[in-house]
Amino acid sequence: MNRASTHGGGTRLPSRRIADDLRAAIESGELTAGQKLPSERDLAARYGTARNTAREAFRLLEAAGLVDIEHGSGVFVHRPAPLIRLGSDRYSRKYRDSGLSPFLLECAKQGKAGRFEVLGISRTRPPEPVAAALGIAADEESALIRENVFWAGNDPVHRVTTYIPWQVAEGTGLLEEEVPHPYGIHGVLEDRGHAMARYTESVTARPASADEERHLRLRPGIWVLDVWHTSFDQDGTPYELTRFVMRADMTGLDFTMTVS
Amino acid sequence: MNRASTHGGGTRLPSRRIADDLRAAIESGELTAGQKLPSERDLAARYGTARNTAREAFRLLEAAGLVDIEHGSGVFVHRPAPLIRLGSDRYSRKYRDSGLSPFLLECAKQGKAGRFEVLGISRTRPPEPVAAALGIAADEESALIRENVFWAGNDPVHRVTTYIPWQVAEGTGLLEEEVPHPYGIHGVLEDRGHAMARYTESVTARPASADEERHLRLRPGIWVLDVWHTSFDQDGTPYELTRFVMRADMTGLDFTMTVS
DNA sequence: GAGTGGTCTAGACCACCTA
DNA sequence: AGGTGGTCTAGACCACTCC
Repeated sequence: MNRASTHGGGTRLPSRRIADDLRAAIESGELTAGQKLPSERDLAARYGTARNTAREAFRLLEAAGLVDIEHGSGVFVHRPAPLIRLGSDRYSRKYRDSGLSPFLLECAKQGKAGRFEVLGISRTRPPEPVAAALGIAADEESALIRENVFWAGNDPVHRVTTYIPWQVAEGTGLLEEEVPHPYGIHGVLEDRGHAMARYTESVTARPASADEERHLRLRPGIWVLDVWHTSFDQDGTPYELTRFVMRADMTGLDFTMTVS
Repeated sequence: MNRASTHGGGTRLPSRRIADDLRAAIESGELTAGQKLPSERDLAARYGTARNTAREAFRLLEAAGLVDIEHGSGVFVHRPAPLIRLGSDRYSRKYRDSGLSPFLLECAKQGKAGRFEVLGISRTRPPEPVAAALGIAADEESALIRENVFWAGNDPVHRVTTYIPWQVAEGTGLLEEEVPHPYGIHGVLEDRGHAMARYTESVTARPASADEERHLRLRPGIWVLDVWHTSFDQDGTPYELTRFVMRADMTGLDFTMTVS
């Protein structure tokens, strides 16, 4: 751990110098994933600064995703979590025979137990953009809402909210926790006359909300992918909208497109 | 010195309390986008804390994306930037007639001047995953690399790196800054016998690297979308790979998929 | 209990923006 | 010049983890 500055214009701030030295050690491989870094008190003594200055260095590295800070244990070189990868073919019928949803297949690939937690199911008044996308009324209880959390092992990774026009959902049993169909929700909707012919997905990323930090057990500063999925049936009618809020450090999306 | 015990679950930490009060004011609409918040010194006096404690509250809100901190000016309720939206149809031939690329069209929609800055063009040894995806050698200079930054008005928003097998690029003029074709790189590649029939895009999000923070002028803590795009021609051969690193707070992706 | 990070204090001076 | 955030000091005590 050398304090010498290497380039002309280098940073003069002590916190940056500590951070830069550690960053260099990490990027060069001198410190490897999962390895423990010196303590704040160590670094402060070594660089002749106050403890808060060493602490600030760690904060910078954490924001850059280079280290994981663990209260009571220490600071460690960041160990990337394996990504749950969702493919654009995940609604294809070929998955039906496997008996597993694409999410569960991904979990299984990683040796994790996947599960779907049900937060709530009810008839509700849909938010304005949902109503607009589904062509239903925003000022009455025109939708069924199902709220879930998807778990990969011990980590809650996706916060999922599905809206279905009440007119479509009524009488299908979708108000029950147990979906009455071997192929899940989309099986029920298909029996109801809506087969998925096309879907759109709009992807954005943003910091997690306070609510999402709680549900997904995120430390502040972790971002989420916010995916709005809309399904259209054989007639071009939108009949289902699902919002996936997924921790961005544990999720990847894969699309395959045919060019006209 | 006492931040005593836990009552019904409310936060007792002064920094959280300040942050929660401000958060509530923002979420209730009492403070509106762009509006200035009290200064750190103000808040410290008002809550009877040290200035650093008020400062910590601002840090929490900034990490949550609720405020923008501006050195020398103050702290303001976050004003979301309009998103550059990239559609999955952006490689469709229909855009050729407009004379504008989808990126420039998006900029125009927002009244911004879009432009492409060229950082460098050369023959290079491709990184291992790029070589694997394109089926070329990783241990020789088997690829052309073009590095760009896309600007929307005064903001650099995308850091774009394109790799083309040298065997494909050789003699096409793609080593020149000015692409010798009215339809751009893909026009050149098409003349060379590679028409885009299919592409894959793999999307992840992560904190920006130090290099990306510099090129995209990001403050620490902003994440990027990292999109690996691979084009396949009429024979199913991959002939171009482009990596888009885009500031996640200014970029959205839209996909439309047909279900088999 | 020893060691780690988490929060806080009460100052100080610096860097930046606006007027 | 005055106000704002940015960095830093030299302490203190709290909360968590691991031995």
